[in-house]
Amino acid sequence: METIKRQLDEKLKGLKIAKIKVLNKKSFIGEAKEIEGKTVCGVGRRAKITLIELNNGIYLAVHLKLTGQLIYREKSGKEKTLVEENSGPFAIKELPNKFTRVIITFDNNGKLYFNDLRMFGWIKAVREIGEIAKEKLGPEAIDETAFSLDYFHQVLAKSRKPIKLVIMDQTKIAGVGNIYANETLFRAAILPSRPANSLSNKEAEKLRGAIIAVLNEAIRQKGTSDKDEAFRQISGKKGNFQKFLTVYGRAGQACPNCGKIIKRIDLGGRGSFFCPACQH
DNA sequence: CGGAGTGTTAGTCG
DNA sequence: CCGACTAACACTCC
Repeated sequence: METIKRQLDEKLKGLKIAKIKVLNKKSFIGEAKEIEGKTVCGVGRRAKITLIELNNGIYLAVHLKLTGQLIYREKSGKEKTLVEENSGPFAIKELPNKFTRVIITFDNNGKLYFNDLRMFGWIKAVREIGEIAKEKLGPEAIDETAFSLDYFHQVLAKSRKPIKLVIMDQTKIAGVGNIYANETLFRAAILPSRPANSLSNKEAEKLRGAIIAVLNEAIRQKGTSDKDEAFRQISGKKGNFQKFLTVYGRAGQACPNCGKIIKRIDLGGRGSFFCPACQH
């Protein structure tokens, strides 16, 4: 999301919204007239929510959930086809496509396409950030000051839940999803099933460092487009971090560190991957 | 064909 | 308050 936020900020800042076209009612919550004619001041992010800030105090808040995409085109999709090899339902071959739910047109004739296969995602027009997430969000994981080691110790001490669920809990730490949770735990050599309050101070410090490092590396690689490749940069191109994944989605394959077989278990209904030899 | 799995999170129930 | 489970939905893979 940070990748998308940065790219949108660069492209949309200063543009005026000419029109919003809602192809799937549930994908847009708000009034078109509140945003049409308004100018984008900038684009921000909170947890996994992108915030397009307008000059009337309204934010267009976007949550992509599992299969959402935000694709920006200055020219029509036909004129500017993506060169990159593309296949599957998330390939950007034409725009709009069958998964396009909302189209926002700007005064430069550029268009922002909100594609969302499963339709879990949404765009909400809100006055305050508090309206978007039901529960309070924790500090941003990549904000090293807010996500302090001291704060992390406090969070861990309060929970006996598997550590993986705790670092993915947006009300405790904002911005860590399933892929990155798996990767950070591997890097910190901690089993995903370990009760949060069983981590030593040393492990907590290592894990915090791994979270910050992995997220920053993923941002440098412009996101992770694994397997079905739902994640796309706003150009429609894939990210690159999937090339550096160590355990996520690799059940049955050799651990890159020791060669033992990567295992998969279910935690909180999410696939959890780990090396039974390297992680303790 | 059936069932599991899919970068998420809110709601319900005990 | 917690933890466990489910739903929202569409599609691919085995």
